[in-house]
Amino acid sequence: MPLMVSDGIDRLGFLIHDVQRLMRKRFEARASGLGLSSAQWRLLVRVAKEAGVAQARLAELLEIEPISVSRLVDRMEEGGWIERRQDAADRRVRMIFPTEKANAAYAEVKSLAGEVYEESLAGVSPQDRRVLIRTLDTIVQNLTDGEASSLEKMKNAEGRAA
Amino acid sequence: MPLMVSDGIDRLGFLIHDVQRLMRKRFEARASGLGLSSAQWRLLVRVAKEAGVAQARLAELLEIEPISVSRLVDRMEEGGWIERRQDAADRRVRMIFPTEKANAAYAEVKSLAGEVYEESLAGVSPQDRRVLIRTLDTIVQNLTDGEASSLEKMKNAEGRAA
DNA sequence: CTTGAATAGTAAGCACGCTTATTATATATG
DNA sequence: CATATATAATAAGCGTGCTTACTATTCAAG
Repeated sequence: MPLMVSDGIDRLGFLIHDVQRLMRKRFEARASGLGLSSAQWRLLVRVAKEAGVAQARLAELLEIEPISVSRLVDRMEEGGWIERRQDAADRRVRMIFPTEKANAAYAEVKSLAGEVYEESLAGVSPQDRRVLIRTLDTIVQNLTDGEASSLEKMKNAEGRAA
Repeated sequence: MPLMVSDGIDRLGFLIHDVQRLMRKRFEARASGLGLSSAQWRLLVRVAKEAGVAQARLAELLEIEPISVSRLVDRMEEGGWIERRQDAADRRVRMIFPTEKANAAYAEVKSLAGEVYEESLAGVSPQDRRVLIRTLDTIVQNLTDGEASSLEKMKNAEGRAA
């Protein structure tokens, strides 16, 4: 096994890091006219699909900490992309709604993302694209199991018990 | 072609983002005992391979801005990982050298990274691993061409002219 | 030599992630 | 009911990236 030297796996971390950085950079260059960063765009996608979602739920969906959501929402509210509303049933909760401006930008931003994906994958065969997506899904699963997910699992188990 | 809906390519950005975040997180959890972040580890790899490299060159290699290198080097110097030395020939330049502490940590950190890669790729066949690496390389090339690289290319062309 | 452009590094201030701690509100238990 | 625990959101402060603007130094042109 000292022979399997140049399979390139030892560069996986650098490669993923580079790809993520370059894709984010290109997307932000395209979307900068709209005034949306990629973090804001990710949040917007969730809010567009589930208007009125609570911040705590957004933190789960985006897999970032609640405090990160809080400040992201601050800036997006200032930018006029979303608005916070009180939940009458639970006064701890802030429900997040997209504004008209956000709804108008949604379709355009989705097509911008599609452009970036196609530029990224130029020259990659359909088979290799499938392998890429499947393998990335596997990696996410491998790295999610037994980490932050253990809490969720316990909660789910509780909720289903008895 | 309105049929090719669920090839998953529309999730590419989210997937890459998630994989990068999860890998970085896991690596930092492992390496936190050493007091090295992943950004610091990336810089350290370069410095270990090329002791005495200038900050400007590090910025090129890491593909981040010189100012980011400057502050990263600040913290790493405080942490005792590297030291700055004046270049006698060009007093603008700060040459970066790894400390003994850094050299001692290098091998260990490399094996930590290898562990994270193997955990990430559990259950992925050797063929799929090759496709993954090859495709990620292609994406980097696709996104690098005609972007930040144009400056480098012009410089190289000049250097080789006449 | 002097002037002007280019280069190396840094400062200030912002975005977005984090950890840790605090406040307000809900809920469960004695 | 009262008290303890849990949850939603936020505050403060840090790391790492960025842009823009600055200083110090080198190099090229006159």
